[in-house]
Parts: sequence; C-alpha cells; structure tokens
Amino acid sequence: MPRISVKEQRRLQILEALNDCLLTTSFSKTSIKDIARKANVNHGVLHYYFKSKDDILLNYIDFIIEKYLTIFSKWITAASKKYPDQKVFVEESLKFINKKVTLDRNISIIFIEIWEISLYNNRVRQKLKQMYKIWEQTVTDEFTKVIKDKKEAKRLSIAMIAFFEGISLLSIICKDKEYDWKDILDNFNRLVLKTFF
Amino acid sequence: MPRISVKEQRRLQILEALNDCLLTTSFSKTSIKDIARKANVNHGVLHYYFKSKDDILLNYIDFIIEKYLTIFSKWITAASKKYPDQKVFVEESLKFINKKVTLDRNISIIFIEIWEISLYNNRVRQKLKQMYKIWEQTVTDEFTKVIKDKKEAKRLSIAMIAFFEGISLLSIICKDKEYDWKDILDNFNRLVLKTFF
Amino acid sequence: MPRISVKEQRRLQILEALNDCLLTTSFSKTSIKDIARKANVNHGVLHYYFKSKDDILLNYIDFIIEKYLTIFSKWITAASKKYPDQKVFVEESLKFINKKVTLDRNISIIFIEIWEISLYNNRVRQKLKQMYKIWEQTVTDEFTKVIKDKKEAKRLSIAMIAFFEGISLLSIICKDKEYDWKDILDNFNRLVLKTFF
Amino acid sequence: MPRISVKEQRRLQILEALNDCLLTTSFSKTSIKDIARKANVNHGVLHYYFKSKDDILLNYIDFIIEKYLTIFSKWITAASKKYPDQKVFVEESLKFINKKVTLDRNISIIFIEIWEISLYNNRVRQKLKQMYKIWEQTVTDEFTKVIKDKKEAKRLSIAMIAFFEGISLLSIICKDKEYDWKDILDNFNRLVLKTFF
DNA sequence: CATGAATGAGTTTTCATTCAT
DNA sequence: GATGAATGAAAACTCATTCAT
Repeated sequence: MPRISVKEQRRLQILEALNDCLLTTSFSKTSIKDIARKANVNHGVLHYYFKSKDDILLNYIDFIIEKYLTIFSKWITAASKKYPDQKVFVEESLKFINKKVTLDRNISIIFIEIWEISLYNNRVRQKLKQMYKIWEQTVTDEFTKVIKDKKEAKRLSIAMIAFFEGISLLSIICKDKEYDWKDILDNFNRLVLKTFF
Repeated sequence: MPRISVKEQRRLQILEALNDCLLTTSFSKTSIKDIARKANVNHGVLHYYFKSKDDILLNYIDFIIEKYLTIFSKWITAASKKYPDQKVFVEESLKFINKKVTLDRNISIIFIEIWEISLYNNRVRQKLKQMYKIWEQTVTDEFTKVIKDKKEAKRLSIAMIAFFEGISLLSIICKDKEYDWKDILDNFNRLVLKTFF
Repeated sequence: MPRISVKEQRRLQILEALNDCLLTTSFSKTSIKDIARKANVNHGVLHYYFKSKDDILLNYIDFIIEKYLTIFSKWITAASKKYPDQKVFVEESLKFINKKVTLDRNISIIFIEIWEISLYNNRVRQKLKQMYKIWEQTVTDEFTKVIKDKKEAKRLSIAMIAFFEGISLLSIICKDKEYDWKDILDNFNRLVLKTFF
Repeated sequence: MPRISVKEQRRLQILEALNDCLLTTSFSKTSIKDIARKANVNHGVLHYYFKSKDDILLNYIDFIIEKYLTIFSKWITAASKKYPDQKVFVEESLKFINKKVTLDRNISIIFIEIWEISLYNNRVRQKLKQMYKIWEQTVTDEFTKVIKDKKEAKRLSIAMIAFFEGISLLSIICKDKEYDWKDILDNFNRLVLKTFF
C-alpha cells in the first residue's frame, strides 16, 4: 500500500517537470509538450491528470509554496531544538535562509517567474499572498521574543522579507563579480544580531 | 517645426500603448493587435515603426528605464540645490522615491514584468543590470558623503535598493489593509536618518 | 499489418496533394491551406507531419525525383531483359522516355517549377543536380556499349538529356498545332538509331 | 528633345532594377520595395509608372524579350554582311549565341525564372511563345538555305533551340567542373557544320 | 490508462496598394 | 511628380485541447 498513489506520483512528476522547464523558459512559452517531454510522458496524459494548462500552473504554485514552507518550518522546528540559545538560533536561521533560499539561483528564478504570473492571475496572487503571510507571522513570532513592541516586530519582519526578496532578485539580474551578495547578507545578519542581542 | 518628428511621436505613442497593456496583461499575452488597439493605430503600423514584437520590447525597456532614470536624476539635481542641508536632502529624497517609485502601483507592476522578461532575455537583463548599476552608483555617491568607508557605502546602497525593490514587489502581491507599506518605509527612513545624522 | 505506416501514408498523401497544386499554381503561391484542402486534411496536420513549408518542399523534391528515377530504372531493368537486341532496346527506351517523361505534360510542368525553385534554393539544386548525374551516368553506360570513346559517350549523353529537357520545356510553352513534338522526337530517335547501329 | 521621355527612362530604370533582383530572388519573393530600392526610387513611384506588380512583370517580359531579340537580329544583320560565306556565317552565329546567350549565367537564370512564371500566367506564356516563334523562324530561314526540305529545316531549327535551352538550364543546375558545357556546345557546332557544309 | 493524430483559434509578420501632403 | 505613412488581407506557424483506438 503506497503512501502516495500512482496518480499522485504522476502528478508530482509532471509538476517537477514544469519546475525544470521554468528554469529556462517562461510559463507562457513553455508548451504542454515541453512539460510532457521533460516528464517523460505522453502529452495527452497531462490532460488526464490536470484539467488544463492553467490547472497545472495552479497545482504547481501550491506544490512549490508548500515545498518551501515545509523546508522552512521543518528547519525552524529542528533548529529551535538544536540551538536552545536564541541568538545562535537566529544566527543559524539567517544563514540557512540565505544559503538555501535567498541565494539559491533556481528558487530565485522560479519566484521571479511566479511574481510575474501573480500580476495577472488573481488566484496565483492569493496563494502567494498567503505564503508571505505565513512567512511573516513565523518571523514575527521569533522577533517578538526579543522585541516587546508587537507592531515593531511585525514591521521588522516584513522589512526583512522584503530585503531578502530584493536581494534574491538583484542577485539574478546583476550576476556580476562586482556584487558580493553573500557579503551583503552576512553584514546584514551581523547588524541584526548586534542590534537585538 | 516640431521638436519631435512625426516618426518619433508615433513610436512613443506605441511604446506608451504597450505600457498601458502591461498594466493588465503580460507581454507574452499582449498581442501586436492589442498594442495597436490601445495606440489607436492599425496593427500594420507597428511593423512599419518597429522591426518585430521583440524590437518593440527592447525599445520599450530603453524608454521605461530612461524615463525613470531621468525622473530620478532630475530630482537629485533639483533637490540638492533646493535642500542645501544634507540631512534634509536625504530625507526629502527618500520621501520622493517612496512616493513616486517604490509605492507607485504602475511602476511596480511594470518592473515586476520586466524582471521576469529579463530572466529569459539576456539583452533585457543587461539593460536592467545597467540601470541598477547607475542607481547604485548615484546612491553610493550620496552615502559616501556621510560614511567614510567606501565599501560600506556601496553595501548600504545596494541593500537599500534591494529593500525598496522588495517592498515594491510585496506591496503589489500583498495589497491588504493589514500591511501599511508607507508606514514601513517611513520607519525605515527614520532609522536611516537617525543612524547617519 | 500495413506495409506503409499511417504516418508515411499521410505524408505521401500530403506530397501528392502538393503535386496536384503545382499543376495549377507555383509553390510560392501555393499556401499550406491550399495543400491541406487538396489533401482533404486540416491545415494543422501539415505542421504535424512536416516541420515547415520548406520541409514539405524538400521532401516533395525527394519524392518526385525518386519516383521518376524509379520509373526509369525499373524500365531499364525490365527492358534489357525483354529486348535482348541492343538496337531494339535503345529504340524502345527512347520511345518510352518520350512518351512517359518528355511529353508528359504534368511531369514537364512539375520540373519547370522545380528548375526555378532550384535557382534560389541551394538544397533543391543539389538534389536536382544529383538526379541529372544519375540519369547521365545511366545513359552514358548504355552509350558506351556502342561508342568506344568514353568521353564522347558522356558528351552525347548530356546532349541528349539537354535536348529532351529543352523539348519538354518548349512543348509546354509552345503548345500549338504548329509544333508536332512527337514528330520531332521520333525524327531525333531515328537519327540516333541510324547513326549508332 | 530627348529621344526617350523622362517617363520612359524611369520605367526602364525600374525594369532594369527588377532584372537585377531576379538574379538573386524569385519574382514572387521580390517585393515592390526591393525593386524600388535597387532602382533608387521611392516605392510609391512604382505605382505611378505601373498599374501593379503584375503590370511591372508584363512590361519586364516585353523588355527582356525585345532586348534579346534585338541583340539577336542585330547580330544576324551585321554578321550576314560581315561573313558573306554561309558556312563561316553559321559558325560565327553559333559561337555568338553560345557565348552571349546559352552560356550567359544571368540570361539563363532570368529565363528559367520566366519559364516558370509562364507556367501559371497565360499572358506571359503567350509572349514567350511568340519569342520562340520568331527565333525559330529566323533559324529556319537560315537552315532552308542549305536544306531543301522545308519541314526538315523547321524540325532542325526547333531541335536546336530545344537543345540550346536545355544546355542553358543544365549549365545552371549542374554547375560543376565535371561538365564542360563549352566543350559540349563546340562539339555540337562542329557536327552541325560538318553535316550541312 | 496511454497514445498520437487531428482540430482550429490565434499569433506574428509581410506586403501590394492607396493616398494625403 | 515624389514621399512615406497607413491599410488590411493573407501567409506561415504554434499550440492547448479533444478524442478514437
């Protein structure tokens, strides 16, 4: 008795294929056949597992958001046990996010693509908004442990997310030896740690 | 004797039409005929003034970048005269950018679209990169007036741009009463002013 | 269990349709939809079986060349058995070519069209050149049986092909009771037979 | 008082431009603007001097046919005086035709193009037919000086024209060191001279 | 379930032709 | 007469979607 049904497995296979496609081509210019080819399945199959190309997109957005929220929440759970000292926990968390999310080229590309899709697709935008809300609340929760003012904690949380997304974006567009993104993030992290601990 | 030739006028008219289109539809899904309709011209005209759809795009990117770099540099020039006090100048500049750029919905939408296009279009990416470089240098120049360490000034300049772009992005995706973007930016500005002056 | 796959059958159907079209319209002015209409298929199908209009053309050229080289070589093989006497064999061969090729209106039209295409399409020209080379060699081989000088045999072979192609051309352009093309060819054949046998 | 009006001069200029174009591109793929560019005139002008693109073609056909018939008849007139000996006259005439017409690459290309156009354009075909008729009669007239049988003279005349056109065609398609077209023609000429003189 | 042939709407592009200036 | 902007029909091609086998 498999935990994931064959059907679910096929669906994941297709969503992963779309993910691969998006690393080189925009969703608009990715054809159903492109996805099928990457997934090693017949293109007709895609319409068996999904209603339409747009349905694949919506499922993909859920898939990708869940994937990264899961990574994030798993880390938080594990790290809060591993690092009982709050300062070390925050330090390690920032390092983790920077390395695994902000400066991960593939994730950055995928999210720039999703941001754009969300501009003209309300359902995608709602999903994305929900993701940022969860992210913000998680970060705010952590900040409230060291900042009394709840409003201030939220403000800082949002600002930090904005900053990370901005760096994620610029690191893709301005890929250049001149800009040392890791250095910039390390300095930021130091500033945060120095300020609050 | 017109300052701008008829030809140039028509080209601008078409680029403005594309700008309008991008506020509601992605470039990929905007057809030549859509642009023509918005510009109130026959679709054949677009191929008379531009080589191809891609040529329109490239010209549009130049047009939009120049437009905002011009707004920005004009402000700097005028403001540095108007506000001889460095602190006031910086304060007013931040206010101006926030209002006219970061929180301008249309600009934000346009740039999220351009970011995405740049992912898969090297020429667009180069243009964008060049724009960010100019922006960074202008900001760095201002920062060096109050920060001795040049490297630090550059780091801060980049961080600030990343932060503003992040806010610009989130303000579009998370448009919600819950998030008061102006408030977040005002707080940030206060922090900057307090830190350096 | 079909000898020819459905795919190959459809491709042939399309190439035959193009052949029909060329009898009334030039390739340039024959649209994909024209071919589809003649083939009784949807125009999208043509792009399913062939990469592009040019790909259809290239395949058509191969198809038509092979068709006539096959007719020709089959005849030679069969006739050389049927007519053991060399003179009779040549006589019958000339008759056959005249009737089935040189004075076949459809073939003449098709080839005049292909000649023109080859002017501005190098790949088509190479295919045509290859066909004439094979034809020339086959004829030269036959001539060498009655002419000792190999160079002379080749010269005559080429001259004969040129003559037949010229007649093929003129018979289309100067279709008129005044010109009895069969009579001209018969006289030519008699001359050839009288000269070498 | 010019012999040729300005209007006529412009028209010729345009027809010459089309001639240039046809050396590299088929008539179908030659645009009005291509012709105008080659003629160094505004494309709108072409519709002032000619009713339509097709009208340009028809005039061009007349122009090119007259041009070569003129060359041909001028030669005949001059040569028949210059070479009172009939054999020498024929010998020189054949040499002239071979060099100036049959093996002139540009003329060959132009005529292969015209042959094709004539396939699907009755008016062009009629003009071409008329040209071949005049050519045939001129040659027949010469042949009747040495051949008593009028029908035979005509047959030979047609055969010779067919042969020359065939060589003209093959020399373009099978341009190759392997085929020495001049040699083939020289041999043919020798044969003709030997046979009738 | 899987396959791949078929459909047809929609896209970019070309270009002969017209016409106001 | 000359110019070049504008028109609109038609072309090649793409592709999401359907469906018979």
